[in-house]
Amino acid sequence: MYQYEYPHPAVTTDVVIFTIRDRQLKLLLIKRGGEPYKGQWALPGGFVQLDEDLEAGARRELEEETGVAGVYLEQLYTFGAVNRDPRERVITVAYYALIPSDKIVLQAATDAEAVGWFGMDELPELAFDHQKIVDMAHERLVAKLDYSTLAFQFMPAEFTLSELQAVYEIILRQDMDKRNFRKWILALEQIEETGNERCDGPHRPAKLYRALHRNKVEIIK
Amino acid sequence: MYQYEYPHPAVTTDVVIFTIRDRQLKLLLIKRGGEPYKGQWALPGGFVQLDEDLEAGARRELEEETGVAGVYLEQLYTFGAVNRDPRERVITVAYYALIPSDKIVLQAATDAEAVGWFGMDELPELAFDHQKIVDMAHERLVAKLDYSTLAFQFMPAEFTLSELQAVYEIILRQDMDKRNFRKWILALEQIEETGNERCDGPHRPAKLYRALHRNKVEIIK
DNA sequence: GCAAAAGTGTTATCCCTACACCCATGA
DNA sequence: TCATGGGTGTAGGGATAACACTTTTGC
Repeated sequence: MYQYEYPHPAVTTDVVIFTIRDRQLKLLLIKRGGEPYKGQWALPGGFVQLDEDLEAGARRELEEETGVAGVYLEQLYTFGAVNRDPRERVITVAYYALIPSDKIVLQAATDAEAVGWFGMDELPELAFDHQKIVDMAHERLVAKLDYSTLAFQFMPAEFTLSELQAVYEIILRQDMDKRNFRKWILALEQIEETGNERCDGPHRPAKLYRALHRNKVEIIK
Repeated sequence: MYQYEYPHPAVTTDVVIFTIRDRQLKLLLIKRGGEPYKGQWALPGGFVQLDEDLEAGARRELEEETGVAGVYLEQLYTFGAVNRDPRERVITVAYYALIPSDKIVLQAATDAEAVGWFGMDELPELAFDHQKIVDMAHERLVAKLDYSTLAFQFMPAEFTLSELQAVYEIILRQDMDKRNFRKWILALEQIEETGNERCDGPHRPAKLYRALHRNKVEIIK
């Protein structure tokens, strides 16, 4: 038992984990094993340890569910409506994470819960206020494509310009002109040719590129 | 005494309260009356009540210190480093608020603490990690001027274009061309003439304008 | 040789920037 | 009448958007 002179809320971190697969923006959900909302899908998350920074907690959840470390993680917003959890006052600090498509492992569920990737268009009903959190994360993602190199975080170490363009098209839900896209993305001076090529099928091989600053999201004008 | 099965952190809200006075961007600080950091300047803030939404808590702090209600308030970021408070684990949800210049009241200090407005260039040393919070709030403010109508929140109900331009110049710390500014701000279609004029001194009277959507910050492109 | 994706330039349009003088008023 | 801030237009340059054909490969 832990005692305090004044009442304290519980604090959790929840993580919206995005990736791109099958030409769709997908996110990872877990099926709740206990009450409340038992059996419903929800964002991965858990209580903040008192000896653990907020981001460290979010990263721990992320790694437990996906098995990947070192990916992009950013604080989104803190949700603290009085009745968002029926048990007690729970304030959640929400994060979102981007996973490169080649790092997805079909993870054995950690806590005997089911785990699944869902397309943004086929989300099930979510527990708590998690739909609101997902909506805000999606908005942020779309907005940040415009003025940062965030999209690179979905890419593997080497990628083609067509693959990169596809990421933009999938997230923004609109086709782009190939020539203008290439001119624009190269003018940013944020990627360089690796010198390698990739042969995919019955067509000309594509040059491979890498991000100049793999672990940093740059603000672009 | 309040008892929990698991340890809970304390949660506070802190508010960075901006206004513009004397051609300077200023913010409100209070002098701490108790330990820790007794006698040092800090952001207004306090513990979250369990029956009060986060924003409501921030707004309560804001109103207690400034006496103004209904002003712009936005969540900034949540700071939760393990040792940011020497007493116990304290997570703070930081907000920032913008006060129109005509609403500032020289407030009698609520809790026998001193209260003061400080220019961004003459801030004293701040308690806790409050300097970091102020820096982030300032960055957000500068960034949002570019792509939203946030600056209108500093304006009284009626204002001249020169006054509005001054707000941009003060926050962005750069002079702007008068004709280009007027063309740009009018093209946004976010303000309209009130029909009134103001005579200030020995010169032509200035037309007064009002924001079309006083209580909403629009995203502009 | 054919299907399929990779790669590549030019032109028109719009937006942003730079820039200087007259106007209305109070003293 | 003079000092002070209010108010107004145009032209050039840079960025954006539209648009079609050739190249390389696997089968």
